[in-house]
Amino acid sequence: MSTIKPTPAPTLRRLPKYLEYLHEAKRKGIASISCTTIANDLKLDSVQIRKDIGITGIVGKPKTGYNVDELIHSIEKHLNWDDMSSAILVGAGNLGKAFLGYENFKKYGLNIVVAFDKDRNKIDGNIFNVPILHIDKMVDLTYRMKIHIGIITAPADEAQEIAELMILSGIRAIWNFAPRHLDVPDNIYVENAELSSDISHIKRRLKEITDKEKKYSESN
Amino acid sequence: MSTIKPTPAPTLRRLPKYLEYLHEAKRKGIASISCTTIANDLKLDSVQIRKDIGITGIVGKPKTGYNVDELIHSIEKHLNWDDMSSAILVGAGNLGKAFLGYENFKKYGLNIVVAFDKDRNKIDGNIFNVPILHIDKMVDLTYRMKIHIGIITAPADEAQEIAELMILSGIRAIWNFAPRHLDVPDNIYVENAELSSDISHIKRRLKEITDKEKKYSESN
DNA sequence: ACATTATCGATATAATTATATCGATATAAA
DNA sequence: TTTATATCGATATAATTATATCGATAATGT
Ligand SMILES: NC(=O)c1ccc[n+]([C@@H]2O[C@H](COP(=O)([O-])OP(=O)(O)OC[C@H]3O[C@@H](n4cnc5c(N)ncnc54)[C@H](O)[C@@H]3O)[C@@H](O)[C@H]2O)c1
Ligand SMILES: NC(=O)c1ccc[n+]([C@@H]2O[C@H](COP(=O)([O-])OP(=O)(O)OC[C@H]3O[C@@H](n4cnc5c(N)ncnc54)[C@H](O)[C@@H]3O)[C@@H](O)[C@H]2O)c1
Repeated sequence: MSTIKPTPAPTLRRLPKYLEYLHEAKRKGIASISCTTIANDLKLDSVQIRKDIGITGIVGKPKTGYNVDELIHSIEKHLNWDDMSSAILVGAGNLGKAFLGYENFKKYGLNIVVAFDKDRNKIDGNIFNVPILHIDKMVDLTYRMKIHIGIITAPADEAQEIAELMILSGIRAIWNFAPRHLDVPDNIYVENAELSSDISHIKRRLKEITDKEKKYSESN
Repeated sequence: MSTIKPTPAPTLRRLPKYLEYLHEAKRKGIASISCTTIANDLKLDSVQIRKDIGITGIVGKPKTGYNVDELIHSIEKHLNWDDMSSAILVGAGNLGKAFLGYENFKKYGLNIVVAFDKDRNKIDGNIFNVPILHIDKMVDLTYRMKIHIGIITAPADEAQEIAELMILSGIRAIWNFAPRHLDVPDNIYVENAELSSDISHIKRRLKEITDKEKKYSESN
């Protein structure tokens, strides 16, 4: 009956940031918290935080704010982090291996249960307790395990082919770390992890700072 | 004289995507390209691409589009990728090591010249030709090398302290992979690499798909 | 040479997102 | 008990970002 509320993308990007802060607050023994406080600490706007938080369905109390536990629960539920999803990873190289050992993914409701590679030297071993199997086994095994999330940490030139195999495997959402556009049907969701976008921001901001300083020193 | 044009953040995020596509096109021998073509291939809006591209200063020709080489150059120049920046990395663990071996960073104008760690077993070795030194040497060395970009790939609990040391080192921009908010002065730019935000999107979208299917199968 | 067409740059409109304001209310202080 | 205050949720306004439209122009075909 209920229509699926389309959470704005910017909100979806900010919510994990609040969560991280709230877990930290909880660890410090803080029981309830207001948007004003969060905003001060994270240097954000309190109205925006209130709105973001409101989207998750929780209601706060005037003067007090929100109960930290309830707030954490409300956000995690909204992000679906309370419901663990299995995922496969393809490409157990430098980046892939780092991911296999990253315990935090489980906190975000993501559990990498098996990895695949084409390098025979890497397969049949375990990295951080995650088995590494040959890529040939992916389609059948993933399909039978009903896994819907695939992570690509293989070279860019292999990414499209791997994506297509993933789709055959029943994967519905692909988290792509290879710097290559994936051409997939409309019903497959691709999240591109573009580290290069971060670098754009960093370098541009740094240029602004440098230019400003140059201008300033010239005017002296 | 010229005011620093403030490129919209969404544009800054999209430009690297175009670049990646354009390099691929160039490799295929394509000499000139139109926004319509790019839009079709990347499944984006051509007007948006034209606007993004226009911000970098290039002018195209009606009916033809843009020269691929010139377009690549215009975007890379705008992103400051043609001008290599040195960076330091702190925390040569799983993720940090992967980064040290990642050749693409250089294409984005980012060169990690030295890494620091506090684990004596890791220091004084080289990983992918990048020297690993003890964290105690960071402030002095970084300051003397005039490096302005710092990457944090150390545990979250250490992140704030490392950030403060980085600021002492003359670092102006911090790329933070630790899931922790950094409290820094206004003149320091922090780019938080929130992998958890990507997961939010993936899990939410997957939930939408699943819910829709459930609804559909119930109505049958 | 002239018409046709694809695409450009610019401008106008629409949609989304962020911020400011305001009445209501729970807590704390007078 | 009454008053002051911080914060909430809702609503209104402003800013940013995305999309649609249009005249101008370079290439192509008649
Ligand atoms: N290393 C980084 O820091 C980093 C950062 C951002 C993005 N990336 C991207 O992530 C990807 C992996 O980077 P990396 O540094 O880990 O590279 P890597 O070479 O260390 O690892 C790639 C792995 O993929 C495997 N592989 C290759 N083709 C395959 C196939 N068809 N099927 C299955 N496995 C296959 C290889 O055997 C190897 O183990 C690349 O696309 C890279 O651009 C890497
Ligand atoms: N591994 C991943 O896939 C991944 C993904 C996203 C974010 N992260 C984040 O990146 C950070 C590193 O993750 P990891 O998996 O590589 O952890 P890790 O434990 O493998 O590496 C951390 C490294 O930091 C070093 N270190 C600790 N304290 C230090 C200090 N004060 N100064 C200098 N070095 C110090 C350690 O000696 C270790 O080598 C963590 O904050 C993690 O949450 C990791």
